Amino acid sequence: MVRQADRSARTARASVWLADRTGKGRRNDQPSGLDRDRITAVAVRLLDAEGLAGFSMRRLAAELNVTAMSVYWYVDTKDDLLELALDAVHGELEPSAHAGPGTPSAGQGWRTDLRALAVAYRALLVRHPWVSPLTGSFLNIGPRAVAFSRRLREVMGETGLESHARRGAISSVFQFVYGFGTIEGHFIQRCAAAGVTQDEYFRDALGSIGEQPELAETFGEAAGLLPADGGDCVEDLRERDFAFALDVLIAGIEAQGAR
Amino acid sequence: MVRQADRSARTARASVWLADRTGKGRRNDQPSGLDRDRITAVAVRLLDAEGLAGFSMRRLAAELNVTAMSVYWYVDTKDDLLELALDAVHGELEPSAHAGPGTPSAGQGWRTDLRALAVAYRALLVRHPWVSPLTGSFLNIGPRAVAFSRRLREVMGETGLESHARRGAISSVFQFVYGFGTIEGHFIQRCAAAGVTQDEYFRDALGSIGEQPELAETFGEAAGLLPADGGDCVEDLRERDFAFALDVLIAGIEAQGAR
DNA sequence: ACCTGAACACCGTTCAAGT
DNA sequence: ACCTGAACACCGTTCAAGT
Repeated sequence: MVRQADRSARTARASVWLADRTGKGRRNDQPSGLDRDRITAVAVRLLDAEGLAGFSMRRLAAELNVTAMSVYWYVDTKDDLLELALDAVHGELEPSAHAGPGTPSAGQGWRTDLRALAVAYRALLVRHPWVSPLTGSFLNIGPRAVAFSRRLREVMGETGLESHARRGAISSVFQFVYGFGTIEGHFIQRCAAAGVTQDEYFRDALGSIGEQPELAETFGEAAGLLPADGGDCVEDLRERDFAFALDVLIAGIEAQGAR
Repeated sequence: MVRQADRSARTARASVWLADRTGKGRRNDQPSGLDRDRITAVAVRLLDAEGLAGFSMRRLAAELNVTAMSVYWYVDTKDDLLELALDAVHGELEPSAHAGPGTPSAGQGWRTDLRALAVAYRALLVRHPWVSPLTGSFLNIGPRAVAFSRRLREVMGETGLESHARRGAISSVFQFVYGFGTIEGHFIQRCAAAGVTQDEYFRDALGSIGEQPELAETFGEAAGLLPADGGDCVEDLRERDFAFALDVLIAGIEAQGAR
């Protein structure tokens, strides 16, 4: 008996993408309506709604109106399914996913393109806060993630930097966006869970620790959120921080000899 | 009866640090030798050894030669304990923690100091890979984390940039280091778990996906690890990427008007 | 080929009870 | 004040069995 998701392909396999290349994406003609794509799509919806900690194979099965173990016909482990979900949302980074008609995705010079990619990746991390921990713990070599990194490499090719410098430049920009989007996405999630606005949450947290003076002094600055000059709301400040940081990065890349 | 870890202080409390400020750090005179500090220290050791996924209150209690529920006298929840562990390892960022005698930690200009802080933070993330997901999901306002961010702010003050620009500069550097250290720490962890060197793991992964040409072409570059010019090992390449990215960031900060 | 039910070895946490 | 044991409501996953 050959299981559709065959776990004997490699021992200690590093990723779903390195195994069972046969017949897993077939048409959905099962009585239950089960399917790798459908399972993945529902998993994404559940992850968005409940978060990574709230996601379980049993909850997922219930959502699919199926027994917990049915899912295991299509995926070997929970981790494999998470990898599938992780790559699936990277499809949102494809140019066609968000650009309107007549919006060229390239050809305006690397600065514009790089900004666009950074903005899109940040949005992905904020839309799906569970993406960040999974990116940190899987290899993330699914087809859609790979397509994104190829586009990124193409854009950076326009700087004229040699390959070594290009790798460093890519790293500086995208590790930054990853870090930024991670913290931002989680903060937003926390506020939503507590049922308050970001400003309320922030003010509340600041107020609570006001008794410890040195904490109050540093806390906001540490998270990059302290409204030092009043007026602005948390979102505005964060927007300015992000824009400024991108300016820093682009100026830095120029200083390394980009044309 | 007032529990030592009193959970009634606030509902939906955002952090351990915003509650039970009374008598929790007392001397260890319990028969079992239990203690918040000792619990935290053993938790850190267990997290280092088994990873975040392998850590459980029951495993921890066993390590402490105590029943699972004893720990709950000292901490409210597993999350609270994780916050304590998270802040504890931030103590390794203190100047005294790693600098030898006669090694001034400041006063050589912000470029040198900023590099030192980035290097130390990266090392922390690599030494304790569980720090990254926790930083992403907690507020991280413990005293040691706060002390670190104050030092960072002080160093950036030397650039002469106004406060808004300073915030963006801090963000660009430390979100980058966070992203970089996260991926690096996890990759190292994976290799160790598989019992192979980083180069072996990398070569194996590349070989496995060689059948899918476009994957093989992009994969390494995406993770920032592909040895494009032979010769170098994975560690060397990563070291160069990190150094280059820091150069980019510092040049970018200078371009924004830092003195 | 696909799906189920019972079972195993775990979790975090509550609660009443011991000393 | 501190610690325990039993219990509750969960997990991921295996395995033998159904159709």
